[in-house]
Amino acid sequence: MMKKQLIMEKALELFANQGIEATSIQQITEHCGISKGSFYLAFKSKDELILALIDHFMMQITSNIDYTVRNTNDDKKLLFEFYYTMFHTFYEHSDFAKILIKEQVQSFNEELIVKIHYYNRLNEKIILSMIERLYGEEVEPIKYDLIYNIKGFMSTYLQLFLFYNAPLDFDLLSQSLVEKTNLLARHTTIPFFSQELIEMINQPMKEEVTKEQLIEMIEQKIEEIEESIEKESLILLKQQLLEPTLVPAIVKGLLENIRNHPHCKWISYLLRRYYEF
Amino acid sequence: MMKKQLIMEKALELFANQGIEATSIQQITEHCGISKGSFYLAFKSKDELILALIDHFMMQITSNIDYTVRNTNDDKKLLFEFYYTMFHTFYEHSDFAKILIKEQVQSFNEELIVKIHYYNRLNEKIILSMIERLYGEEVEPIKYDLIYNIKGFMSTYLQLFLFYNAPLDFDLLSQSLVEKTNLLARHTTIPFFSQELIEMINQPMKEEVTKEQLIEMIEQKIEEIEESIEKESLILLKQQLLEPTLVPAIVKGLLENIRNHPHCKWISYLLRRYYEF
DNA sequence: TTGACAAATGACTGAGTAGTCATTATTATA
DNA sequence: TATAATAATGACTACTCAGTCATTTGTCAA
Repeated sequence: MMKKQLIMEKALELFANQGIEATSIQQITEHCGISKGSFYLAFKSKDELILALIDHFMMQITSNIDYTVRNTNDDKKLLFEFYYTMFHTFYEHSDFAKILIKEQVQSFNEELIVKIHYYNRLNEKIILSMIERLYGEEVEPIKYDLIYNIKGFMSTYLQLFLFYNAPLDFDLLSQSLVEKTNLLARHTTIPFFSQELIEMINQPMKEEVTKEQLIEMIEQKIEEIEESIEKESLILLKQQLLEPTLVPAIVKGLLENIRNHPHCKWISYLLRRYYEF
Repeated sequence: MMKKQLIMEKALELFANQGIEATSIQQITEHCGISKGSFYLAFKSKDELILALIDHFMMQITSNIDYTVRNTNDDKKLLFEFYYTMFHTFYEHSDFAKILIKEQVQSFNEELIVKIHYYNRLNEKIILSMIERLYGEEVEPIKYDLIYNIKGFMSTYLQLFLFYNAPLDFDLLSQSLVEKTNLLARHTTIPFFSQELIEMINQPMKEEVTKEQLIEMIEQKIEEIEESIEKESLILLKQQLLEPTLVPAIVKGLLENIRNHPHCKWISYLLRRYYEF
């Protein structure tokens, strides 16, 4: 569906510049060169468009960062790669990042809040796994403090380059944050977050996706995209889910094939989690 | 003017719960039990109300924090007192803090952005003076990084207790942040902020207030408040500005008198800066 | 060329908005 | 008590918005 993508693209530009609330459907359709009726053929409502945008970009961003963390073998480089990928990915999707920060705490839509929380939790999980891998048992009492400090660094510096559009040196920034993170991880002795507090904050996580849901999602994607290596890979991965016959190396290779297709990033992320690669 | 205060109070509640954009004048007047016309007798527009709210609370919060920093003599306690006062003050004004965070990056009103930036700059100055006092020359190359890290800690943990309304232990939290801040101040070696970058980000600061402006503001306040120690103190402070006759100790005492009057916090802050106490 | 189906249109509806102003109520003064 | 001055009211205007639907336009097979 070309129309949906066009609308999402053009709407994103307007949302980033004026805010979601301040952008009317009229403006969006004019900016697209289509009629109002056409818009409502593609999306049931303005809310549905917003949710689609959140999903589309958060899937890409989350899976990008997750991929980096899972596939950086050198522990010495891990933190740097994490920060660098994070900043780089958000920079690539600046318009989206802007609306994400702007509307993050805005509460006009319950479903939107739930969705953003969901992705927040996923990102916290990724950060936690990184912390545990890097620092192991020694940071156990302060690991939640660390998560929040890392997220704090992220949002502070993200705001900086999103709203001042200063041409920042991501390499230096990431180096600097690696140093700070290591300092906090190795020398913090006063934890603030208790297990209790964390449980209070985190509502129960949305249930994991099932194999059946994965298959359904893959089928949908197969119909969406044209003939290509990616499509073939998806078909093989679907068969593998229905009846495991391939060795892990092949499965991992297939995942690698679809990893960079913009429509497959999410599937690729879910499958990596499913197979625990 | 009683009416203005009533409207500001009730509007704040609605703004904090629903967001500014989503709250109509109708709702505000109903919540106050007054008519729509009455609202427009007190404020020229919705924007004017918003700006009044920002000023009223930011003046209190900024001057509170500034007072703490200036009047904590024991350097060992300074950072703790800073964090503690900051969290405590924002907690006292939770509703305002919520709308501040929500609308901070929202750009629907140029004047509002300018105002928030102005107070941001003031707070940065306070933090900078604290850093310079505590760590001196040794942190010169990383002092701007420190400012941003401290601000990052503030906003991260502020969001936490504002939006999860968890009953947080401010004492423990402040202790924990003191440790983190000291770690970063004493061991960071890779600065990210260059002088250049800072200059790019900071538009020229609004000019300092003049003596004449101060006198005018004091006169206004004198008319606003009823007979009291505070009023007498204001009258004496005004005379002191017109013709200095009192010794510093007395001036400082007079400032102390008005410090905790909700309407005088800002005057008190400006006078402290003027006399460099 | 025709006819059947699908895609696209934009005038229209109804709800809600900020801000106005002629009228009414209240208070202060003589 | 009578009169002037001030404060408060809410119906009203002019506008914007999300969402609908009868109508038109485009497409493709027979």
